[in-house]
Amino acid sequence: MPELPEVEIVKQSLNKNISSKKVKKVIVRNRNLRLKVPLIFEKYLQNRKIIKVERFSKYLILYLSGGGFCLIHLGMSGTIHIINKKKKSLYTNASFYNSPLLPKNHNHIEIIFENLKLVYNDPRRFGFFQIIKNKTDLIKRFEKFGYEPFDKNFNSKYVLSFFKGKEKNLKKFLIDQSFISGIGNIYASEILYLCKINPNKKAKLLNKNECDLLVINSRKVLLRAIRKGGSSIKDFKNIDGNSGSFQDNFNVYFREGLNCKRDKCKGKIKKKIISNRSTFFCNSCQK
DNA sequence: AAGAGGCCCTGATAGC
DNA sequence: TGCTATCAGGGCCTCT
Repeated sequence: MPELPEVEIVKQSLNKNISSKKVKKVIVRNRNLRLKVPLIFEKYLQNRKIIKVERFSKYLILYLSGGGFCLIHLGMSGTIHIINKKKKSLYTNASFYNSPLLPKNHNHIEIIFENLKLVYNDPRRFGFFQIIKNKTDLIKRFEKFGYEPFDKNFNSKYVLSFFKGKEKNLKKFLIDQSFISGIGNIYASEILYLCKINPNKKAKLLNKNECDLLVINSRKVLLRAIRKGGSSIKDFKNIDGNSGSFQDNFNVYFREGLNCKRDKCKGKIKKKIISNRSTFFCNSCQK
């Protein structure tokens, strides 16, 4: 599910809800996530304050009082629900579920605060929680990651040198977190459509102009998605109870067999499995 | 070193 | 209706 824009929306929601709040209690109902939830997890969080919530790539970073961090990755199906105890009414935020209520199953972790609690739900259990004890370890955790799209170091010079001699196709690099951080399967297709570049094109064949396009359009697509509140294939809700709507702006994703949206293009949107993931592109204008 | 492919899981949907 | 097969937005691991 969640790529950079969706995780950004979740981050904003969490900051509104839990920053500066103190953790009263933690309940882990199932430790078997993508990574085993460490045994120290509950005790480590208890009585610490959430100073703020940041995001790097598709990771949420909870800054804890005392200098530690809690990383959260939502995997494919992870959702975070905030439940307000005082009002006794459940409401969700940052959820990809189509119900405003908490799902019945797969509520693996609860972080309980004074008047509300955070519930982590994840049917496929590809998400995970990690404790990072200090800033040095945090930096180390992300040292193998590529720049984020908005980083000024992510520019055509970087892209061109990274692609030198690379035989792999472009699509694969866009979802490769060691090249660029935060792009996933949906936005990779959307970005390449805006660039008018075929996802199957070998990376080494890109010229400087095309590298520029890649940089500009990566930023453009992700920024638009954030502004629209993320994409919801299921009914994504943000903190205000609004659904994200970027899926209505998809140019290629989920549009197999439909006409290309470009004015003078007579092409059709094709779906093809590229590097084991479905990839959507126009068979005419993406060269 | 780089690239291809498999695997971790459950649930929704398509096809028979 | 009820079965089975396929696919899903991520990332890590192994093998060649």
